[in-house]
Amino acid sequence: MPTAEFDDVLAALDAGRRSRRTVMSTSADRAARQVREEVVEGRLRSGTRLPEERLAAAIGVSRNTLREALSQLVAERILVREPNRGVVVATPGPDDIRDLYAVRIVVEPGALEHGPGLTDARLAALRAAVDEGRAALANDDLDGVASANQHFHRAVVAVARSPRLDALMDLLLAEMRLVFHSMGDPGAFHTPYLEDNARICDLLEAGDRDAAARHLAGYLSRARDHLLGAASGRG
Amino acid sequence: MPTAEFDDVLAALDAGRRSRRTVMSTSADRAARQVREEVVEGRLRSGTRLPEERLAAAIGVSRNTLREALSQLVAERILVREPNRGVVVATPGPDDIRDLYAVRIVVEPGALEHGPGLTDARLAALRAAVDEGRAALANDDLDGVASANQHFHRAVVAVARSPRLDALMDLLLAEMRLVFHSMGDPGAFHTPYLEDNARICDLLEAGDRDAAARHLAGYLSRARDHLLGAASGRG
DNA sequence: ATTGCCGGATTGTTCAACAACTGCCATGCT
DNA sequence: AGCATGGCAGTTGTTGAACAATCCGGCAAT
Repeated sequence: MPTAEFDDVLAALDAGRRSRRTVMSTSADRAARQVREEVVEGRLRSGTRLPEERLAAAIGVSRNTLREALSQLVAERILVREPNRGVVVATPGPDDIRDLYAVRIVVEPGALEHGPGLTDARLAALRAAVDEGRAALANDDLDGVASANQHFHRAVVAVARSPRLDALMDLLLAEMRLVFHSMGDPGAFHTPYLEDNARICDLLEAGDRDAAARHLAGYLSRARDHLLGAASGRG
Repeated sequence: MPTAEFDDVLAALDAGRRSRRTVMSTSADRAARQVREEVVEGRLRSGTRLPEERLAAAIGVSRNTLREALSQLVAERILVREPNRGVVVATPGPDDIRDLYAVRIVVEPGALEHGPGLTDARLAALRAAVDEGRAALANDDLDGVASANQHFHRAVVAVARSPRLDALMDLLLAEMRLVFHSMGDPGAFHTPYLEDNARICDLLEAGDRDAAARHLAGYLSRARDHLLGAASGRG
């Protein structure tokens, strides 16, 4: 009896079952993911209404199931529910931008300064995000720059080694993408901050976490004002 | 034509309509609120399963509607969904405690240090929470002490003047209550920290925000270890 | 131009149903 | 006795249809 092999297979199957369960999850989650994707990718623009019946048919789930998905996205502030009128893609205003940056200015520098997970691997991830952004810029790939920027900030928060903060940051970044889309993001918005990211990397590699955190806080409030100016100009 | 007055009335009515809509909200939200209340008040204890049919009947709402409510609470991490087995009241473990405090250690001192809303009114609210806690302690009202402590930390985050951070803190505090209940909270847990809260108030009133933030961070990590010790002892 | 009203469309909510899955018990086999 | 098999009841995941309440647009009437 090759018990060892057999137990391995058993464990593998169990892992497969578990992951399939959490990956596939319920169809409500899948529907939520699909709609979220459409929104953050900008294919569903701010203010567009999402009629339940048609959307449910399009995704291929029941209206009840879709409602569960929509409720979740409303909780994430990606959609807004107007009672008796349905859900629409949120249109973040100046207050939202201020609030988003208020959270980021508390969370991101805090993670850099006090996070217990500033390992070599995570430093490398930060540096990689910077390189990714530079490479994208060299290719005139503005979407790539924006994407790399998100990777950078996600990596910043990862230093806190907190699943809850990671999840929070994902929500914030999704909302940020909505902000950019809702103001017809040229995508060029992020390029000036690439060098700030690089500087933060330098400071961290030099071991000066306080300075890195301060630089990040300052750069975030600069970016907020930059964004607010652009929003009032266009929005 | 008193247009100015009229417009004021108009705006007031509009605000009323908006608030009534969000206050009454849907019955799914009401159901979620009821279940959440039962959980954070400790009447539904960790690990108890919540069969959809009976619960729906008890609340007086359809099973579909209840499912929307439960999904929301699962997203808040107050309940856990076990696929095909239903939802149960979450039982936070040591990892959850560590994570909760990781978030708090980033958010709360950050709010004290950098929050733009440290007005006299908010300082008074902090001081009031301290007084409330002392009064409760004098009355041997341990629940009152715990409640006052929550008020204090909510007031701390309020300094950031960020609706999103306020909402986040509410979630964290709800989870904290679940932690305390799940380890048979004696309620006495909070009393040693009353004086820390008072000290933080003193420092803030003296204008030393940095020191206040540092003290809060230190006290939070002390509380975390205290709690982890108690949890491994009993849990 | 404002008001009042009606019809179409959509949401909020319920009910009933069914397949898939879980846990458990009893059956049967060794 | 001990163990696997299979069936059985109970729950969940999901669907479809229904209905009142509400909202929007237009149309008529004043």
